Amino acid sequence: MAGYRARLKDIAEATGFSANTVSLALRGSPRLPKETRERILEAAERLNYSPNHIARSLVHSTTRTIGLVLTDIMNPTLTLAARTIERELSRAGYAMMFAASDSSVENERLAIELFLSYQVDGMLIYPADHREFGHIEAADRAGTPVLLLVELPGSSLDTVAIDDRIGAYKAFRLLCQQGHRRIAMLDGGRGLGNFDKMHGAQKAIGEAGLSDEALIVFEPEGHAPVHGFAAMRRVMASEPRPTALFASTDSLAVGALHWCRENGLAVPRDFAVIGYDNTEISQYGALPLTTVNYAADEISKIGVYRILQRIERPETCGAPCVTLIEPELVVRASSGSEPGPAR
Amino acid sequence: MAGYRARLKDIAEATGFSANTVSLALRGSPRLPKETRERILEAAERLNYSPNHIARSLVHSTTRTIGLVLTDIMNPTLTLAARTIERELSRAGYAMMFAASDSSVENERLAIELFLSYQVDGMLIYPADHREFGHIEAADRAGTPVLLLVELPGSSLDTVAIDDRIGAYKAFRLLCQQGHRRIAMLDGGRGLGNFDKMHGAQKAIGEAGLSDEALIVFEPEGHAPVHGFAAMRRVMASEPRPTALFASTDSLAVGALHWCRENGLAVPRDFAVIGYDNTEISQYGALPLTTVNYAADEISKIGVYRILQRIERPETCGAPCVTLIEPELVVRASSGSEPGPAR
DNA sequence: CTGAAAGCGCTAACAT
DNA sequence: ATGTTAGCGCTTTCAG
Repeated sequence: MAGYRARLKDIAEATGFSANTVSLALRGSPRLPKETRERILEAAERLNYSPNHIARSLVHSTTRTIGLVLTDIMNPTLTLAARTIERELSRAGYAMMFAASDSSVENERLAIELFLSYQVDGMLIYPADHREFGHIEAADRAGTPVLLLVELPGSSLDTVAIDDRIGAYKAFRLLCQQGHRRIAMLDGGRGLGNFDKMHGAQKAIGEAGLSDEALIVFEPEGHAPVHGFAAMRRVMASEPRPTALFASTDSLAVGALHWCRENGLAVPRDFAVIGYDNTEISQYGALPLTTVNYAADEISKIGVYRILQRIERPETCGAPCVTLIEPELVVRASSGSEPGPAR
Repeated sequence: MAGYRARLKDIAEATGFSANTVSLALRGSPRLPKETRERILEAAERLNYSPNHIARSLVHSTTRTIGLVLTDIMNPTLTLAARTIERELSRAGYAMMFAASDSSVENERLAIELFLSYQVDGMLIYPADHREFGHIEAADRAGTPVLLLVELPGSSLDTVAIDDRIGAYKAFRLLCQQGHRRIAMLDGGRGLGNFDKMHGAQKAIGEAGLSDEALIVFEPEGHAPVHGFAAMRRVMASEPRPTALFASTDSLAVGALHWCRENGLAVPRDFAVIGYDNTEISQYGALPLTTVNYAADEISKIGVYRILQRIERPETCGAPCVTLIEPELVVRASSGSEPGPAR
């Protein structure tokens, strides 16, 4: 019993039909008489038959499998994205393979190669780096549809993403309206960093008639709360001292809030904090956090829909296109809620 | 260029060798002269060759793929488990397929069937239900090794899990030592519920010389903070009123803490709260949460090691065995830290 | 050192 | 209504 898997041939021998007939019967072909089909189904059941999808894939050269490459599933928004993507794919009859790049381009490259050799029908990618993406474009060009879940300026790939520029803009606009004149930004820097958020911040600052010095950027050493906590010391040591903070993730913001509490800094009276992502932690921390809603489920759904469209009905798809979802600001206690001048 | 994938045959034609020789060369066979190999590798590179793992799988009847079935990846401990499992598998040269059951046995059954038809070499499963697992055992018996990440009493399957009985025992022991005489337990009940935690609680209560009425169990309607919040109303309405709460997940505990804050209940002075899992939220909430450390990364590593062992060297594996990791209690502010009588 | 042939389990085209 | 044949891309004998 153990270890042996029934094949079509086994059912064929058990019933006296040919493997072909068995195949047709199992797929419910209408041109077989009811009785034949029933005898075959019964034998399949008895032999505990399970179709070999690998063999089928080889014939069809299509696997009904999609690869998902994330930077890090521990990031709560990516967790939600992974959940939604898996759910939508499964609903559509696709399996999902999963790999994490940990924001390393090299790992990303390996993951993509792995998926290609496994013949996935398409890939959804949260890119590891904002500048190096030739290998992603190459995969798409070679015939495996790729959809990005973060905008990559300069790439020619289909994209469904949150408009981070507008998200950061909304956060900074509120802070500026409240009279803040010196605002710190915590962002996981360099090429990995998200220039969109920076640009949104600059736009709001410009509109408020402030100079560039109103914005001061700090680079945390990671994206966990502990890194937000650590960065706050540097933030508060800078001159002139900022009166507000925009953190590029809720986790960083929560760490910053923690620092404020431990150091007797009253939020939002003495210091305002805005996060990004609207993850669960933003509601249940010591102080409800004002944050930008990252609609991970929405981009996931649209993204899955889009890539399946491209796989199953490529003729209906035109040139690659970029869809940006505008995020909403969720105002809670960690920032003032009044747009009027707070100081 | 687009859409065409080079095969061995293409390289063969390009170089004048046979497909067989090409195959040997690409796999670095030593019996080929250096020059032949180099010419073939160069052609492979030029044609942008990527091996077809599906075809190879069909020959080897092994896919180097492992299936992971989780109940819900949004559960932070399962997120960590998924991350660690993926990392360990990838290190060992395996790909991972992922599916979520949402604690539905029917979905679990479908996920397992999916994985079997995709010919995974093994499966790691967080079971959906504590009583219905015949379909899991069947898969294992039919030759696809299965490893459980939660103990299923009565099953005959390899298991690596946290000893929840001891975890709950440690939490209740602390509460009893602090003088609590009426303790509420929040657990996602019925068959899905975890009897181990209940038994651990009962053991501690017995050892403290208390009667069974010292423990009162409530069933939240989900496992998000909002459900913990909602359940607290019922907890505080019960007579006699409990002075402490053990929540079966940190999320529930955080929701309960939130309720305490909104209702002016001082924690831990008037009411003690202990969570379970030691997730990030337990450190960064309003009040640092006493909790039981769920070593998801540890069981994941051991689990991956074990199942690969069974796949690659079955002869070294004996009968199925159950490995239970003893969890530690992490004492923080939400409970008193003194073992002495607090009331 | 290299090639030819068979076959993994399945499906599709073509018989009968 | 059912069977036969060929072939998906690769690896594995077995010959030369």
